[in-house]
Amino acid sequence: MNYDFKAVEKKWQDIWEKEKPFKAIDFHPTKPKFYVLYEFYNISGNLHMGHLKGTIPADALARYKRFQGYNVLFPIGGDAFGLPAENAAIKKGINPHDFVRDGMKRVIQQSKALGLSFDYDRTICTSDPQYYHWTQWIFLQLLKHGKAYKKKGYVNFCPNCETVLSNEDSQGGKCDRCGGDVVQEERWVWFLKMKEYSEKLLENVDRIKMSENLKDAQRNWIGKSEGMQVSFDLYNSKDEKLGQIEIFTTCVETIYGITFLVVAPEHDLIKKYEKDIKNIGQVKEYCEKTTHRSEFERLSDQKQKTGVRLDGLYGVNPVNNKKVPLYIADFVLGGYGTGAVMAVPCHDQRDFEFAKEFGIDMIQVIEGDCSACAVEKKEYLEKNSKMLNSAEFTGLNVKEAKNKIAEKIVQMGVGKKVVNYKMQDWSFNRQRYWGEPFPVVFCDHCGTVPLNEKDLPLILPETKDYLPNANGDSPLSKVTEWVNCKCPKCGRDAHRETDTMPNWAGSSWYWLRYCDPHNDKALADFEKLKYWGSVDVYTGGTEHITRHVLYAFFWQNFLYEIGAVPTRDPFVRKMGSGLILDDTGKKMSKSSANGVSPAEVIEKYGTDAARLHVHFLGGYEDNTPWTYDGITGITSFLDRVWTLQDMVKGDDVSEQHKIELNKLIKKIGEDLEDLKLNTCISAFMIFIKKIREDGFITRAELHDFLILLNPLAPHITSEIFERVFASQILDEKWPKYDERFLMDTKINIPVQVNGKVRKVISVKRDITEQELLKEIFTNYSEICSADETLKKVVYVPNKIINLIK
RNA sequence: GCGAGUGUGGCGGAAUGGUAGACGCACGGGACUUAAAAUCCCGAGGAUGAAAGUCCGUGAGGGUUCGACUCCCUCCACUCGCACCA
Repeated sequence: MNYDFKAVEKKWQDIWEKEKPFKAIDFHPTKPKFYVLYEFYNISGNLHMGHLKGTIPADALARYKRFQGYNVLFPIGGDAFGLPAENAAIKKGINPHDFVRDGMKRVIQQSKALGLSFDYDRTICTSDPQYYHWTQWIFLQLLKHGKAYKKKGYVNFCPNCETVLSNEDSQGGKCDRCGGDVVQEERWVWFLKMKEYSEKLLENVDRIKMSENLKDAQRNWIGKSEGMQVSFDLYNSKDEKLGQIEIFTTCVETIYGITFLVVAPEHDLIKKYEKDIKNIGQVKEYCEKTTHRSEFERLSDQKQKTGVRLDGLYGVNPVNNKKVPLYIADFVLGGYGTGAVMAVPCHDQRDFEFAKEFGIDMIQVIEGDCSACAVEKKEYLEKNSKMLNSAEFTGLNVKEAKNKIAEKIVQMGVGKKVVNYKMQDWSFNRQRYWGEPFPVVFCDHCGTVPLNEKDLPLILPETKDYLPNANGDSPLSKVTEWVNCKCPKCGRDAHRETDTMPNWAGSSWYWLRYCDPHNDKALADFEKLKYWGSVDVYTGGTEHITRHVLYAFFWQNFLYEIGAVPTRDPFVRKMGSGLILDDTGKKMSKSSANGVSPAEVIEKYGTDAARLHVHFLGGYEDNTPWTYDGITGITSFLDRVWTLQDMVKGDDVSEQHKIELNKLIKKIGEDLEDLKLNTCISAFMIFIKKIREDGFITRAELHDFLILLNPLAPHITSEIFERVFASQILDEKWPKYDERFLMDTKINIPVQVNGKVRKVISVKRDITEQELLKEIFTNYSEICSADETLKKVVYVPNKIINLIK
């Protein structure tokens, strides 16, 4: 009888729907917990093949862990607030509420069609009021604990999406959503004090189990750098001392080579000493121009340094009292360090280029050839070159001088050691409709007033107008009956914040909500959070590693510190999946024109075949180009699995298959732990080949085989199991292997001469070196005979023997 | 520029110091069939040879080792992340 995948898959999906065998049980009395998480769906389209890359391994792991006796939490939900959903809704001319409701329904239905064993009763959606109630609650806590503040400043702005963006959302100067150029605009921005958490985030990175390249990406983004902050006295042209200017440097050893100072165009010194700057008009014009340049323009003329001298101001180098001129230039970033640098043209390439452009002096203070370009720290530290022109430090090696100069600066009281981070505070508001409203009001008498917790959730009002107004204010500003309200503190007239939270808000805590998704008293019950603990394995793409995952670390740390959650670590292990590429080599996504739909593959070949094929194409972490090529190998494998039920002969594990079965149990268990589904599949194929050679399989062998294969191909295995054993496969336990039966009593040993294989001979297992040599000398004397003298013999028991002649 | 990774047959890919190319696709041959499809069996890195075999072979070159796709050094190519971060 042929395998009718459509009927069988439908049958089991209906059974799972009805009987809910994958429900996670809070506080299970006997089973230990295991929490498997897949990065929830972004509700902006249908599922595509790329989703199978992360979901199927997670599903296989969840099913495997259930067989092992764990109480598994494997939930799913929708990330539905934010630009992706809003833009998709606008494009289709649908109300975002309806778009998200339908989108959720669709992805859940598609998940079920993939046989994903989620606990669907825990499904959440970030744009549901019952959910964003607690996103707003977390914001209130951040505000109360001084971790959220509103400030006017220059921030990333996407003119196309008409909204402020975080640094994380404008990597490379491009808008994460539309790909357009990001410009700097002065705006009122809600910031979350993420920078304060840099060190704690680095600790999260150290603790999490994750591949090193992903950890490096995160560490790089946080960008810790140790250096010194040095204070320069600031004078005007009449030699009146105005104050100090602080600079940050990691190369304090070059301090005697300073010939000018540079501050960022945003630096507050410009406003503060406006009257002392003689060319203030020119300076203001430059500031105006540079802040509105897109990141792209700034980058495109990296070689061509621009800037303006601050006429009438100069700084004094504290180590030698030398007067140095001041410049503003946009190569200095306002948001990093102190927004001011000391410039040493001989030993910093940017300073070198700037000095050339503006005809500024250069003083070489470390050996090397500075005629064509700067001799930078990488080079001089590597060589440990000698110091020049540096007063009492001249002649010392640079490494020694670095420490001594630092000591001197500290002693003089003009500087200190500091640590800087590239990561900035998180800009947290968007001028868009589709997001969580901020639970705050502005009152002329009381200022910024948080809503009372009992008044949450603050519901996002309905509107038909999703576009910002002429001032660039959020569309909510037009919903006047919602904007105007009473101050919760004094009762006078007040108005609401009309910006909304970014799409990353809801995803920054969602794994916690799955522990207790229907709770209306807290984000989740503390005891339940304690029971389910950190996510044991978190699968999903790597594209969110410097955004979502860092935000997750940040919020979890904060919630831990206020006592809302029991642990600092949201995830024990994160496994970044590769991408499915379309036939142009690009990431397959809902937006790619030639994206293949899982529904299409399921229709033609079945769910089990789709699940196996995607993962037979390549490793979990690898990017794999999608192709139908080779899927017949998978379908014929499944057909062979189906025919196993006609080959059953005997009950217990047979002598012929004992080794193969034990090896298979070991291999599948190990590979599932690491989500190496491709090698699992080939192991199954090898096993089937052996069975077919021998022409039979025993009941015990089939029993174990079906359980092993079930995590990957749940439908066909459930059906065969029921037919052959008249019981349910989900009631079974994961088979155990016996170390003694992993190797045959007869084994093949390659015999090498001088490192080259000459012969593979069959001998008994655990043969000693003497016995093996005797065997070779007597039966394989053409390789080596007893009267030859051997320089050396290397024997690795049961593996290989190498004879050195 | 900085950081990380990858490079293996016609193709997707196995092998993390011990028989390189598992497993699969495509390909060739055979069986079954009136025929085709499906299915089943066999073959297959390259060179050479009738064959046994021998030599070469994991981007290039060098090194460590009895033994290297695997470890180390230099270089080349590609991919990813960050990027005027002081």
